[in-house]
Amino acid sequence: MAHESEDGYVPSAVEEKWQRTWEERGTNTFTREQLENAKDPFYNLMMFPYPSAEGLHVGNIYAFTGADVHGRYQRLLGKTVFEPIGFDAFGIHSENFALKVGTHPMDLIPSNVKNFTRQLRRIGGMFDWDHVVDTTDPSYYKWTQWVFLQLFNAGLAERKEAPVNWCPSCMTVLANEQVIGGECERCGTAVEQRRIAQWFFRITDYSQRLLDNLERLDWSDTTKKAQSNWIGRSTGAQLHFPVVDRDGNETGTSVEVYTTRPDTVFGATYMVLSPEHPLVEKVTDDGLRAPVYAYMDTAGKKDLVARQKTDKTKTGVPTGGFCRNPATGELIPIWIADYVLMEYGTGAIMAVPGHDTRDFEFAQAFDLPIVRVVAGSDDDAETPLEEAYVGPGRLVNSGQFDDTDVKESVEKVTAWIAESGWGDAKVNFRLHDWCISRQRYWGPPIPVIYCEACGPVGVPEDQLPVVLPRVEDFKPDDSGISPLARVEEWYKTECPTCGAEARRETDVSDTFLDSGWYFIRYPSADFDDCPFDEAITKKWLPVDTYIGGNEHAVLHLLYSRFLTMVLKDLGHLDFEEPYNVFRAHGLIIADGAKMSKSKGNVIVPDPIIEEFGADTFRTYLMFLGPFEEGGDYRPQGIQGPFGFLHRLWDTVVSAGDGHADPDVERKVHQTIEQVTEQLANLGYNTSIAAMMECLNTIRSGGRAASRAEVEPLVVMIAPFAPHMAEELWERLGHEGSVFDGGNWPEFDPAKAVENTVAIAIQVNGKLRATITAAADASEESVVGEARAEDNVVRHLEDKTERRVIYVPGRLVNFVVS
RNA sequence: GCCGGGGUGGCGGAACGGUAGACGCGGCGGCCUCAAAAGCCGCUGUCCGAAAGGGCAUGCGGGUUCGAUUCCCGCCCCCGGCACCA
Repeated sequence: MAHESEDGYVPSAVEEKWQRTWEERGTNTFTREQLENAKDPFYNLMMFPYPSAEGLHVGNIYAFTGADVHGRYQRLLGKTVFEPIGFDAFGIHSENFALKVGTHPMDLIPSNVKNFTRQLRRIGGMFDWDHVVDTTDPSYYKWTQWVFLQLFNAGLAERKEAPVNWCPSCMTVLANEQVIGGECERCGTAVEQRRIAQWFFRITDYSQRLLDNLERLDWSDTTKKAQSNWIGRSTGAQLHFPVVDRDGNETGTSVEVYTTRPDTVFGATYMVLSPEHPLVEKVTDDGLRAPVYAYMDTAGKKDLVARQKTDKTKTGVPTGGFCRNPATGELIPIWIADYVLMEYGTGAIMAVPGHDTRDFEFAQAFDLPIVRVVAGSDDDAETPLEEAYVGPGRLVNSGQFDDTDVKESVEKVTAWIAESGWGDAKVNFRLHDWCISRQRYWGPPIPVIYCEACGPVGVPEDQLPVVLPRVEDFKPDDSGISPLARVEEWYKTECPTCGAEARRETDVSDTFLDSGWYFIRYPSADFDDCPFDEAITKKWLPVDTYIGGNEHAVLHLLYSRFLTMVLKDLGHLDFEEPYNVFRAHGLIIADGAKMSKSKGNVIVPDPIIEEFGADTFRTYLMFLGPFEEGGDYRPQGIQGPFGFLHRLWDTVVSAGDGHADPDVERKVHQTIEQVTEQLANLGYNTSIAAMMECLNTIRSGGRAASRAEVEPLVVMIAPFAPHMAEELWERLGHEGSVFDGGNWPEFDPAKAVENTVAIAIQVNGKLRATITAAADASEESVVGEARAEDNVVRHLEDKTERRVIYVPGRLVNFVVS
């Protein structure tokens, strides 16, 4: 049931007409020449969707609409706006769904893409359908493989054995991002750890640069913060503690540790190695091998996840070995414990139980000595510690550093350590190298060939793409090996270097590699002889505004920054930051929770669009809350924007000639000022409110409007209700699209000034009256008038006036006592 | 525990340190109608008061200020992310 009013506004007809017209006229699409010669180019990017079988839900539409409004606004300002869209269609998600329904992904994806395309057209997005990118198309992933080869040839891709997340129920490897709180995102089974040889990108080589550049990016603060936390820079020192034998003689080996508190080194009373640490074997006393190996064995079976699940209860065993604390000269025992992670720092720590909560717990559990080396203001050096003390204070029991303030001590102690030659200052990052291998089927094959003689060889560029073969049995199994390894005729090949019999890499790459560079491909999507054209890339990149979900703050956004830096360093690009501006949109909340399939609160947009039209739906979504914060989706709420658009239509189609009324014109110009400013900052809800207010003024008292009054409103509503705006623009007698020619109304400050203003009159800050005064009235006359108000007189009686505060055009405040 | 973001009417939300609650939803009353829907008009934070007017109100407690939703200090609660990172 569609709402059609008698005023002639039939949303479905108007929308159908303009979607057809845009397509026929090529309003939103560009030819290669147009892209090359565009004036004032503006690249408006949004995160391309994964084309699920369910289609886009209201949350997705919300994100795309908000980004589309921004693009349309920029275009109305006169810019040439390129707004591409594509499909991120590879990955475990699609593959799992394909397995579930028993349809091959190669058959499934095209029909999903078709459905997404229909929805995205229906909602009225300003997409350039001539530059669509589909990551599963060999003409795209040919260049994804090319990107891999750039890193491979530059030594930034390396193959090494590493632990991966293994879901024993799904029998597959999972990406870190598919592990939620230690469990498989899909089935909730606890994830195990396995060691498999993987390809890694050396993103850690770029840690400092990725961090430093953040400062000059115009991104949402939350996103920048999340990213810098993820990179996790910390400063401290790396020290080596010599390993000693039974008699206290140095053995020539030492344990390297990283600490952020080198100043507490005098309090290091034992050492802890991660169970995986290479030195464990060496330092373990013969008599203790059995328990040590047993512990390594249990710890090895637990992954990071299971280790966390132990409620942080500390476990560990002594190795029987000892180090000398180079600061105190004392012998301290070496333990192994799984609270020390091989992945961070050196995989070993000096334990300072007095001043580290974890070490304190461990020392208590195993009765290890706890020494105080920092004293707070109320403590003395001998006060026994009941918990780790991490506050401010001065060093104690620390030799020549006694009484040094902790704040200064880090630097001083580090300098002393460096002089003494057993360590130095060191910066550490928590960022790890990016594992891009997936032992799955549905992804681009990693373009590497293994040859007995030549080792891993990159597939030569002229042999790309390495096409993913159609395999009917693509189910993963417990072997930890990709299903492609079952396809002998595919993986058997010749070494490109020596021609000997060789074997293809059978893993595919992470979907984040697909999405790591798609924005570079878009403008060059129609080039098949290169990943991106030099001139067009120079013209259009980097991206002007990127709008998307904050869930990608540390994944996609970090990876694509890294790849852009690499491509720049290799001479392929002349910029190193891909997105000048990034804004994270908020989330749509339904029934008190984020809209998601698992919560069962997903709202399907199609019937709503059917009933109210895309324009009303778009306007409602943008009105329900601040775009960057999201808001509650309430079905009733759509009535407001629905009525507003209908009234706007009525007003415009029945508007007469004639001049604008000065009072109305003032309101219109105030609205232009407000909306222009707010739209630039994605203030969509308040912009719409301002336009509603303006229309209320135009219509007040049932007066007839003139075209001069309503025309600015037609243009300003266009980003939200593009179809209706086009139709009204045409009916107002204009040729062509409202979006062409920079039709944004110009704000005239002279027309917006009020000649009278309401002045609040306060006594001691409390409102006692309101008066109307001429805008140019003098302070004297305003204060005089204020003083004459009955209610003010009453409150001034029997009081002594101390001061009068006068804020021109706003208020008068009498301060009395 | 750490890092973000928030607590404002019945609800979603507005407010350069300056009349708190714009705009909208819902509710109430009215017009139109045989009736309903749609549309239109008015009212709508709360308490006292016939009214004029006054008191109380932006999570809680302090502070700065002529004036605080806004700035500062100390708490409480909610949402999101990270989490044995040495």
